[in-house]
Amino acid sequence: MQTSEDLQKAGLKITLPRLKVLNLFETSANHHLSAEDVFKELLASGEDVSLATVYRVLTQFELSGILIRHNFEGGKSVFELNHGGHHDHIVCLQCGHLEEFFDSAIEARQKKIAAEHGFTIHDHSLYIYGDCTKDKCPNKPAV
Amino acid sequence: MQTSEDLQKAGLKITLPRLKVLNLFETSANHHLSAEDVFKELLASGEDVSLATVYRVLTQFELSGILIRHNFEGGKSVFELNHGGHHDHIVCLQCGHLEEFFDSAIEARQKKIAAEHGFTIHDHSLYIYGDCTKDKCPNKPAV
DNA sequence: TATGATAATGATAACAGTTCTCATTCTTTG
DNA sequence: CAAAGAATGAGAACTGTTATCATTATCATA
Repeated sequence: MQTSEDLQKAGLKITLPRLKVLNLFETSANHHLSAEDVFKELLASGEDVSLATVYRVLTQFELSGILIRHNFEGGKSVFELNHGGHHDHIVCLQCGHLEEFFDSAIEARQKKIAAEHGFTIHDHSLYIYGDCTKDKCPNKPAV
Repeated sequence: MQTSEDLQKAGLKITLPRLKVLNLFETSANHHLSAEDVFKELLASGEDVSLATVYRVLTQFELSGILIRHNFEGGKSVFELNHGGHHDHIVCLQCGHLEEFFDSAIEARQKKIAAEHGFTIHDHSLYIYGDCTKDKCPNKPAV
């Protein structure tokens, strides 16, 4: 967990707020955090960082590839660490429970479709929405 | 195009604003419209409907299945007529050009994945983002 | 290690998209 | 055609996010 190296590689100066945010993503139980989540968790653990800085840092981290931004339904952006391995998400509409998956067949079809339409593929987002089985549905607050 | 029947089936009263919005979606060259698009196009064609009503009507139409709401990147919701046939979207990040596609292989894989994760699939959203080839890239305002 | 150029921060205002409030007006049913 | 209830318009309010700007911190260089 060489957090400060990550920052330097990204051309970002090493500052307390950035380290705090990065550390939060690396240690938090929830891997998917909104700006507000980050802000509140930092407040809760005694750190105090301005909300404006949280937004700035999240955007910078996204641009430098440290984080990935997701636009789930509901308007707000959600971020997660970019571990390099691309994956998509399946979300429970009842409890917000979220699982990740990767399917090479889908990935391949997407490339093919893009080509057929004369597009150079850049990125994609795939979210499956559903209901997870009752026993694994812990009724957590929705994402 | 029995618009008023659509409204009645949805349990909505037949009012001018609703008919105007529905008619706009059925006649507009652009099939994907944001609330602001709808508002502006109505103003431009002399109709005047309140922006609040546009939002209300769009939400009602979504709930009653007349329209489908999309959450593209960029924060704003975009709506299109629900013709029953599900499809996904491929969007040009340069010009906002948008094409629709349907791929049964992808659909099938999604069902399989949902089942593997113990989810009852409800819905999904797949957007492919890329650059369309120059000649078909008309540099329209981004979606 | 002190310095200064430059970048980052905090507080708050501003902004965009959307929803809410409430008094007025329209639909519809009888 | 009247009454009950729903829909509307205008604007306030709200949420998530970005911009502004004065202050403070970082870091390359001396």
